[in-house]
Amino acid sequence: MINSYCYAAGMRDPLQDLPGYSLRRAAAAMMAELSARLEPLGLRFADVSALLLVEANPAITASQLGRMLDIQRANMVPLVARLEAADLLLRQPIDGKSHGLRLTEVGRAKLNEAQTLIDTFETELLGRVPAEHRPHFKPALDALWRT
Amino acid sequence: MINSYCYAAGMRDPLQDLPGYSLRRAAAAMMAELSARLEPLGLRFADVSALLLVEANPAITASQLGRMLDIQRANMVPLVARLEAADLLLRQPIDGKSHGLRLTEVGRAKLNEAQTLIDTFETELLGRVPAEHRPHFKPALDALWRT
DNA sequence: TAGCAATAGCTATTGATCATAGCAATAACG
DNA sequence: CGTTATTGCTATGATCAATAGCTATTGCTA
Repeated sequence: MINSYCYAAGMRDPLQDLPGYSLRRAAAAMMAELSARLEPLGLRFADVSALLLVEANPAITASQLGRMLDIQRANMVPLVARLEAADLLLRQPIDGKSHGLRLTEVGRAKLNEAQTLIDTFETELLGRVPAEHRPHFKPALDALWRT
Repeated sequence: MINSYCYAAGMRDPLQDLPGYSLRRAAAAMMAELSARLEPLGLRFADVSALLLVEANPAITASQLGRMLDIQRANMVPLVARLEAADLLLRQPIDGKSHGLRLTEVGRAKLNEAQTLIDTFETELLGRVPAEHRPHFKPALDALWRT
């Protein structure tokens, strides 16, 4: 997973003591692996997050989606456009300025594929955490960003 | 820290159950706050990591640094150049193709500032983790990326 | 020791991600 | 009714990371 060359070469690593650095590297490693697994499906991480939320909240708007995912409205535009272009979701006008998002049949099928992939991924991820730490993993992380 | 608008509005959030998503969001929140705190010093996260490693390993080369930080050689060039331009470190030729990095006096002083800042930051970060989860935080993370 | 592979440092380029500012149309509210 | 907020969007720039390729030098080894 990581290049241990330098650690074996007698290098001193003051970063080892910083929980923040561990957090960053762990997240980066996780994202790299998940991205690699999602690539054959033609999906990115943000895509799957969006599809999951749309499935769970039919007729959600892009703005609401952006707030839940912490993505700026401006950056939601290309995301939704890409998913719409891939025929994974469609936009229905709600009123003069809002559009409700729904999964297409293709989107539902693709999301199913992604979901089984994610399930195994999350299981393996947790499996890598030593058993004594495992129950504390998500609660500790959630305390750092959930209100 | 996070926009709880949607959660209060009766939205369903299937992402809540995914440890990987918690990991990503926690890391992003941490990075955002640390970056904001480092900005007055004119330093970025990668800068401080590099300076810390150079201080701990005088005459380390850019390549070795890159391996420890998991940064490509090509991307080390602008990093080291920026730190050198800011007079925070200097490069001494080791042989015909390698350069050893050392902190300048300015760099040492700047790193001292950064270090106290980081210390308080890391303390506060851990402090936000509930006490019963705290001892498990870093060990769990390290299991995900350290060899 | 001559030759070949590996390494260091670098350039150039690309793509992904994210933040900002601003705009037009619409909705919501006092 | 009129002000304010919201939605969706364009355009733009910064940061970060990945790739390919280049030159010079070092180190290994046959």
